[in-house]
Order: sequence, then structure tokens, then C-alpha cells
Amino acid sequence: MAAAHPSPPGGAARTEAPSRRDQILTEAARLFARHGFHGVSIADLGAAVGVSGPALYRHFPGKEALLAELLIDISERLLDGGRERVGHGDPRAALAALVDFHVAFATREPELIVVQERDLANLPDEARRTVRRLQRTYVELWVDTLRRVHPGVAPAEARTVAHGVFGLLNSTPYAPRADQAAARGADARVAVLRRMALAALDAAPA
Amino acid sequence: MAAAHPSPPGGAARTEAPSRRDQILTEAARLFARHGFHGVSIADLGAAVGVSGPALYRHFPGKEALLAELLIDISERLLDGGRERVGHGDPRAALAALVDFHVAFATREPELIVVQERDLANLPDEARRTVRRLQRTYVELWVDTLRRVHPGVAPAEARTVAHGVFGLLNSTPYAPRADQAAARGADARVAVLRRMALAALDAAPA
DNA sequence: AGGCGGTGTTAACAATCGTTAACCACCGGC
DNA sequence: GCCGGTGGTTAACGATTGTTAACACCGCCT
Repeated sequence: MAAAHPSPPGGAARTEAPSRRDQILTEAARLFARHGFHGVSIADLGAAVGVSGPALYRHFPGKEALLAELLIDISERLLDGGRERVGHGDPRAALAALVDFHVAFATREPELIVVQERDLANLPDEARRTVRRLQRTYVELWVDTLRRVHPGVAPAEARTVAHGVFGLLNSTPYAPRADQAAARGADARVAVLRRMALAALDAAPA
Repeated sequence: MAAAHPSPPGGAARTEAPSRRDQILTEAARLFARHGFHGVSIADLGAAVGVSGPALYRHFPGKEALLAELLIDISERLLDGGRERVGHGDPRAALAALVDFHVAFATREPELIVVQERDLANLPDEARRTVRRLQRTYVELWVDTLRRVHPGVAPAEARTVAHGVFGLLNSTPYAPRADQAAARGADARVAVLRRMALAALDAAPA
């Protein structure tokens, strides 16, 4: 019934045929973002990728493991991306680069942002610790850079500032409308949020 | 086993003995914030207030109704508080007053902030529409005030700015530590977030 | 040809949860 | 001194859900 394109066996499709596993992860992000982890059943998830029910256990050991993979992956991507941008010289430039990176990420993958800040509590203990550690390291990246720009700022205050900027930049999922000349609107939002973040970072220290 | 102070029958206790109903709402906010709506069972909730299980049905028609009351109440309080602060003259002063109000609210009741932005999707349809309408009106309060300060800003852009500032101010729940000389720390955070928000609002228009 | 790993399917299970039923204790007012 | 309302209890029900079992098909490799 699924009428599956078996994907051309000879060469890679134009843009890398997405494996079933990746399809599942993508749909899971979408559905978890919309309805919350507990608001999506395994059956719903299967239906969303065209298979039904327990077929998911061929790809993941369980529902929580699926969430864990989503959240660990996004945390690692954030941390890696952040690390790439804090190396070179000028701390002010590094801070701006962090802002650009984070806002681009949040704009490109709003579902993952939503899931990460909402469903952390539904992770099994070990995965949750892992994600928390990655997140904390990412925050410290910001804190260190910020304190190189403003040496007077206490660590606790810098952390408040960092969390505040995350909240600001992560507000993209609550965009007024998703359609309406999407590209233009998204670009404009990015520019606005960028300006706001840089101003907020500058104003933070007394 | 509960060893309940029956609360002095003659006069009101020093600070208004909290009714069982209010106890339940308070604990519900705490638990929903920590574990999510679906992560808290009716039995958990009962246990948290010292009764067990279905006793809650003496006070609320159901679990969803409980959530609805929490969210509608907070939305109304935000809207009412906002309305009180946008009346008089100077738009710039009004905007600052909105910031002060919102950050105070988010600092005083972080659990409600978390629940509101996380569990809206778990509301039954009618209540969700009600909450959405209240939230939208609150946002429009900000949008109108912002556009009186910066007349050039388009409505869509102003909405982006407002949501961004909410994200910034609502970041208080992710405070570094809840203890550590709580009062001092909270006051300092409020001041930092206030400065950041005002700077971001000023920088938003091109 | 034959077997095997990968990927589905449906049916069944056990657990959990929201909700209801039936019953009971206390307490203030006629 | 009964009596009803208020707020509590435990037991049971029905639905949903995550997970497992048992089975089937298909393409590839030897």
C-alpha cells in the first residue's frame, strides 16, 4: 500500500535519499514539537512516515531512545558550531559570530529548539545528564566570551545574560505567521533578532 | 494522618489560610512545570497536597479543567497588569513599565511561565482558544506601545520584537541556581534583564 | 538454489491513567 | 438530635500506550 519508491539502486538520488531512520527522526521532531513527547504515540509516529506501529522498533530500541537521539544530536551540533566560532582573536567578533550562528540554527530548525526546551524532562536519566552537560558547556562558551568582552561581569551574571539571549533568539518558533513570503520574512526576523541580541549583550553589564 | 490545622474558625488566619483548592492549583503549577502535564498523574497531584487520588474531583471536574484554570488565570493576570501600565502619556515610560511588570511577574512565578509556554497544546479546544486570545491581546498591547515609540516599525516586525523580549524576560526559570542568597540574586537578575530588554527594544528598529 | 539479514505486518500483553461508583466521617444549623 | 453538604476513602472500569511475539516478504550473496 505504501507505493514506495525504492530509490534508484544505481546512484545516489539527486539529494541523498533520506533513510527511513532519518525520516523517523524528522517526523518525530515535527510531531514532538507540535504535541509534546507524551502527546505523540508510537502509532502516530509510524503513520507519519507511512509505516504503522511497532515498525519503529526496527530502527530504535524505544520511544525514549528516539527522543534521546534527537536531543543529544542537537546539543552536540550547537556545541560544535559554537566552538568553531570562538577561537580566533577578537572576543567582540566571536560574540557576534555566536549570535549569528545561534539565530541561524534557531530559524532553520525551530522544531528542535522547541523540543529541546520542552521535553528534556522526559529523557531517561543518563541521556538527560548527557544533554545537560552539553548544554552547560555551550553556555560556558558564551559566558567565557562575554567575560572576555566585559571583564567586570561576574560569572553568575554572565550566565543570566546568556540564558536571556538564548530566550530572545529562541523566540523564532513563535513567529507571527509561517507563510507570507517565508524567505523574506525569515531574513527580516533574523536581522531584527540579531540587532536586539547584540544590543542586549552590550547593555548587560552595569 | 494529615494532622490538618483546621484553620482558626473565629477570624482569618494571619495570611488567609489557603483553601484546599488553592493548594491544589499551587502544587499543580509546580509539578506541571517540573514534569509536564502528562508527566504528572492525578495520584501524584493528590499526594503532593496530602490527599490521595480521586479526591481532586471534589474540587475540579477533571485534569484538563485544572490546567485550563491555571492558564486562563495567568493569561488574564498578564493582560490586566499590562493594561494598567499602558494608559498614561509617554509611550516610552509605558514600555518601560511593561518591561518592569513582565519581568517581575516572570521572576515571582516562574512555574506558571513554564507551564504556559509548554502545555498550551494540552488544553481542550475551547480553553486553548481563550488563552490564545488573551495572549494575543497582551502581545498587541506591547506592539501598539512599541509602535507609538517607533512609528516606522511595521506590525509584523513589532510582533517579532515583542516575542523576542518575552523570550528574554521569560528566561528567568533557567536561573543558574535557585538558592544562593535568593533575594539578592533575584534582584540582580531582574536588573540585568531589565537593562537588556530596554536596550533590545531600542535597537530593534533599523 | 538456498539462506539470511533487514524491514514490515498483525495480535496480544502488561502497565498506567483518568474517571466513576459506592461508601463513610465530620460538622454546623434547624 | 437528626441531617445534609462537604471532602475524603478504596475499589473497579475502560481506554490508551509502549513493548514484545510470531510470522511474512524481499533482495542480495555465495
